[in-house]
Amino acid sequence: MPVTVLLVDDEPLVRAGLRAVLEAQPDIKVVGEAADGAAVIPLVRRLRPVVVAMDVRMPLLDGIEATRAVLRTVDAPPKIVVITTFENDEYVYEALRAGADGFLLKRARPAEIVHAVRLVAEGESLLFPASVRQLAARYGDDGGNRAARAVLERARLTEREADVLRLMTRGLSNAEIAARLVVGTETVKSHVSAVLAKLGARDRTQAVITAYESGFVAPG
Amino acid sequence: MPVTVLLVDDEPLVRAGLRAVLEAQPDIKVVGEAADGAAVIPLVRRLRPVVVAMDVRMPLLDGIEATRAVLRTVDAPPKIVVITTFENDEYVYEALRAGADGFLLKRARPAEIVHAVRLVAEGESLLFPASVRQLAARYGDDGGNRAARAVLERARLTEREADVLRLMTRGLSNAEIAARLVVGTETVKSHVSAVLAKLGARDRTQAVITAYESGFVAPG
DNA sequence: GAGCGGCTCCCCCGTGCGGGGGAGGCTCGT
DNA sequence: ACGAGCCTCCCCCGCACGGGGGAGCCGCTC
Repeated sequence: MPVTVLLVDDEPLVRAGLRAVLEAQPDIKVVGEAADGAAVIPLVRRLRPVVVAMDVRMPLLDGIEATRAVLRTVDAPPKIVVITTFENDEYVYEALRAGADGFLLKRARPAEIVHAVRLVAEGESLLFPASVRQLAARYGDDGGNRAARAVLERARLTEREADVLRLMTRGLSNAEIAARLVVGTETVKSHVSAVLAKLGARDRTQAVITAYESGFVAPG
Repeated sequence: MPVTVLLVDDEPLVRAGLRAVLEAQPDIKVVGEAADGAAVIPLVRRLRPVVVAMDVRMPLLDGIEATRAVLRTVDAPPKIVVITTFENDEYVYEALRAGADGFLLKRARPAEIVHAVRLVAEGESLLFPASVRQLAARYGDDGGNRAARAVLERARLTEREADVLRLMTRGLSNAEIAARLVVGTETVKSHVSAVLAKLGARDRTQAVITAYESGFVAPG
């Protein structure tokens, strides 16, 4: 009785790689592929995979939203392993909060990928160790919990804070942002501080980085 | 007489993907894999592949340097296809200048990847069209050449400056960068100033934005 | 060997930034 | 009518940042 897996990634190359790695195992069977999050739900309904291996960054519907959607609309939902290229705490906790069972880096070794799929199939959760280490390093000594809280409060940017962050990502200074929004610089400073706190960023540079890494803004 | 290919990428997953895609062709044979640029030269000497599919970003020796090294030290060198994740990568032109014969995006469809390998094997060059279009759109109307020049002249960052910029894009302060590079903070400040001047950035935040927008670094 | 570019380090100096407080007005929902 | 949340503005304060200089060392080229 094989572990059936649905692959969701917008890059055919990555899908091919996952397929090659997983199909090499006698107890794992790739039963389908999807190129974006929007296609996941009907495929899950039809194929009923045990595990869904899902990329974070995808067109139409990203991995986080797709995870939420699957868990909300499908009964007896599959286990979900979220896969991404870069270690990024925002993704990790967004994904786990959305209900994902595991988190994997694309640079993981094939054996680790296989191991992750088997583990979540058995009902275990899994965090690829490197991610946890990074989180702990970034937020101090008591690791996960505090980091989780910091990140969890992040998603709640107010409209004004989002405006400010958006202008920050365009390289504007506080004074310039103030002029653009027609408010005082002190107001901008308040918003900036709030943004930094919510993003767990130390300064505006880190905030901008998080904005790019989280997809709040996109290059190009 | 099959086209023999050496795969060079630090992610086993991508290697597996390329292998799956290419081995599906009767006339293409993957004869070896390497996980970093440093391992390429001995492998090329031993395996004598017709084509090397090489990632840009790799530990130890990146794809550009590895390309240069292969072309400089191996006689009757293989054709080299450089592969990267993101379009609009300033490395594209570095790669072609280094002597690469083709440029490919990881998100390319399998058929395109196969086509690229066959093409360079026959001595043709290839630029994946989407990249040229994006570059042209950004830098003006007359297409590739001017865009290439713009990119190359835009930021002739020295190696050290590139190191510093890379760490800036990870949110590090000058002191942290200094510690990481094992130099004084004054040195870092010098490099940072040089980077800001070359990028036309007012502060580190703008530099990081430029780094993202130009593809110097890419979000996950 | 003179020159040049890159890496390293040093000085001074102004200021934008971010933390820590607080406070008033506004629109909500209950 | 009341509190909650948001937006707005204010204070003080320390510090990292970035500009403008300069300087010595190395390896390269001419």
